[in-house]
Amino acid sequence: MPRPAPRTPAALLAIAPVERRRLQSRLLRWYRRCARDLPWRRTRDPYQVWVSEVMLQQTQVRTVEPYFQRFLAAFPTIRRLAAASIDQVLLAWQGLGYYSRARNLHEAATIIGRTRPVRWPTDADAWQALPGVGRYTAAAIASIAFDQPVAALDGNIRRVLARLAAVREPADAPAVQARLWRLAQNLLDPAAPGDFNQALMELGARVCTPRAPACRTCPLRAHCRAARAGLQQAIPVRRPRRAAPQVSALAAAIRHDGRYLLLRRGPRGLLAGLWGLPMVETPGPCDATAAALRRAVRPLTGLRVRSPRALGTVSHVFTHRKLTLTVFECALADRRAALSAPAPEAAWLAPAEFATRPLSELDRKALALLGAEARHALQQRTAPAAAVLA
DNA sequence: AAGACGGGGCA
DNA sequence: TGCCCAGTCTT
Repeated sequence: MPRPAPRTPAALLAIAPVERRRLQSRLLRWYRRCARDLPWRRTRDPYQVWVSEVMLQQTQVRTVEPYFQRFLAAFPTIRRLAAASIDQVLLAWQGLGYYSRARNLHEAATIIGRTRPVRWPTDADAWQALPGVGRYTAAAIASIAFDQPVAALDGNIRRVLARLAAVREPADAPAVQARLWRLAQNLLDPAAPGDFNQALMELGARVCTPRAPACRTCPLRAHCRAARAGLQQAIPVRRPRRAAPQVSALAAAIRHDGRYLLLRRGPRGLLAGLWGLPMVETPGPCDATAAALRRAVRPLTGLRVRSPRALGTVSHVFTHRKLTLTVFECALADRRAALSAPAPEAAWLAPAEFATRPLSELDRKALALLGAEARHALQQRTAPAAAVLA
């Protein structure tokens, strides 16, 4: 039985120096003519580039723009960020998702900000040593802010390169990714690494889009194997992913003297570090009952409650689960009972004070069921500065 | 190698 | 609905 010959990891895309220069030149010319005017492209300040790159992780440009502006207004320098409390940072991040990004950004700010004057990392390896900075972000910052000749590979560039080389295997498989990183480095224009990386991303976002790529207007169409073969719609191939399971939970809005108990979630896991109602997962939607709520509250808070009343349910979709949350309002049974929450922090807040804490979208939906006053307070994006943090 | 980790935009 | 987005970290 003849064994299949071991496949040498041939270059993904053989490209002669002459053709590479043509590609670089066409791409950069297109980029300098057509690039969108984005706030973080008006500067090469490492702080702003860094903040933008972290915000842009798995998050679309349109979503990031207003957050970027507000974040820079609240924390104009790395020192101001380092000096801020985690709640101030999370408040500025609230609604953006992937909150570990905010915690890592804050932690890295305290690391870099320790030196005086601030000594910024310059090469990609030094950047990647910081929390929340992976291979992509390190390369993006080092190339954009410090002209380091290092290629970046993100979702956009992965799609562009997979089409350029007509990669027929799943592009998100680790082995294929490794080859795409090499291809990216091979194509990079070392004379303009920041613009080159951004140009590939811009091309992926504007022309080489996931569906219906605009090959007619693509500056790289002459170099694209997928377009030549008519495969641009079929590439990249993705591995199927598991559907998010449906889960149920219940939340307790425990009222006392017109205030409600909010807890800060623990340092790890879903929505870590954010504030919200005491909440617990239930086996099924039918288990979200008043009796179950009474049983659940004690281990959550150390309190005993009475007269639970269902206020309604809210639905929320996470990446990996679809949640149906039933919210109960209830009263404190023993007003002298001591709060012994396993949560690190707890606070009794009037609805008007809800906006003083960083909340997830899930908790904002849940708290909105408490009434018009709560809904009004939650419309404020952030609390008045004076109200934030005692 | 696979999963956890948010939220919004779009066909 | 399902897929995608300027990914990173943990197991």
